[in-house]
Amino acid sequence: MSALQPVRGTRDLLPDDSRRHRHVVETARAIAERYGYLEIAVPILEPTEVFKRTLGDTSDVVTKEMYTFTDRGGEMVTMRPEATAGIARALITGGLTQDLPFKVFTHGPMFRYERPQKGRLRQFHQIDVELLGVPEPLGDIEVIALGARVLDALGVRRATVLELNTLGDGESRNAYRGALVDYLEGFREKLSEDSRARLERNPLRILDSKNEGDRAIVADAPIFTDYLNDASKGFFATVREGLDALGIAYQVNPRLVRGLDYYCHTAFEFTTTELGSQGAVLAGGRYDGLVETMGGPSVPGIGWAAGIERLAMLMTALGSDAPAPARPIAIVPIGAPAEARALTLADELRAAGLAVELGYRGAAGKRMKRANKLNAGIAIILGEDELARGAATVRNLDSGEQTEVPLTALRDHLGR
RNA sequence: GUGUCCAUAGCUCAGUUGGUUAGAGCGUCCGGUUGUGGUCCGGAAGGUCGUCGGUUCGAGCCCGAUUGGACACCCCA
Repeated sequence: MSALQPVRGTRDLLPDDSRRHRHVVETARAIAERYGYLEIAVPILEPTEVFKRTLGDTSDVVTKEMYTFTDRGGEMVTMRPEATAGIARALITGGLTQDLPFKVFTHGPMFRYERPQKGRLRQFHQIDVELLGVPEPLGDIEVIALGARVLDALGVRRATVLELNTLGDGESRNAYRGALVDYLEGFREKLSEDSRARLERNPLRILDSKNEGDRAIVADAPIFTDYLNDASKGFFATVREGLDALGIAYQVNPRLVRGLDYYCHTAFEFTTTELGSQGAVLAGGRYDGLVETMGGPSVPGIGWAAGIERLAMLMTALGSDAPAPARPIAIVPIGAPAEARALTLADELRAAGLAVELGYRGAAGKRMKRANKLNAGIAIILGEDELARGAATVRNLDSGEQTEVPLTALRDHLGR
């Protein structure tokens, strides 16, 4: 217990946890495929530059949360803290910019060196959807709708609110940033320490500070909407109309900003109050400048990521669970000859697609206990008597009823 | 990185003002039932009290450090 502990902020996914994770992934993948997003996988390890260039030198993720090290060949590599940058890199290295749009679904572990707390781990898992090569707002609508449908399918959408905002295009954003900084500079001494630091690095983040003093100052700050140019306003209006048409409810939250530098236009977040302070369940936005920042051609993109642990927690909080595994059939041989036959019988039934448990040891009573504990629905009792008749006793473990069935008919009998 | 709380059997927890062989329930294993489970009954195994150091005649109980956990800040999925 003391000698070997898991690395801080990491967790074993034992069968019950794995089942829930798999359910989330499979549900998301199935829906994504209906929208034409095919599954891909990209490496967990990427050159550090991939994240540095794209997430921004000032973001917290890059400055203090990455697992970065020099490998044995002297290469600076990083364990991915998020999925988008790696996918953009794959798009460029694979020459896939010739075949747009690029619509993908992926999932897997992400790594961030943070202080663990509820809904936050150092190794956590995400499902992720990206749409590259579509500058039209229809792309934003599709991607958000896809996210909403995944939450619907998992039964958690009712516990979330879709918050929506626009960060405008680069021109709008720069204009607003300038106005905001000018305003906040006047209150520099009254801002919280954290926010004074943000003033230099990422002033937009001050907008959603939780500090009360900051909130009072921010209340009278310039509004983003006033600085949006017509193109940005039109883009946002189209996105909202699309969501309205699909009946996907949202709340415009002008203070919703993104932590990562590459976002523009649409920013959205499905949030919940069920998970303590880590309320973001599925979040994303548009990142038109990302691929170019990485040295590729100008390819617009939009996507989202959702935390699998958070989704699973939310499901649990709402009292729903992933489907239970299939109940196995237990084979209970009695005596050595029967045990030998049971081995081949198990093999035949498994080949026919049935889940079969063949105990490793013990008398009939022991094996029955074991069958019960495994939640078997049926026990096939194979004793010398039955064997002599070329049959087996099939016992329904719920009702206790049992009948003798010829071995040759067993498969069909169980397949009913 | 900051703050608060916490750390005793596989799990959930007791453990009195520091004082002889650290307890319970659940679970596990064995037996009652050598061809039949779920209930029930009997029994057993399993902790030296996260780790290291200190105070003391004596520490699971006090002090320090450290590791880990929980929650919040921060950040974010």
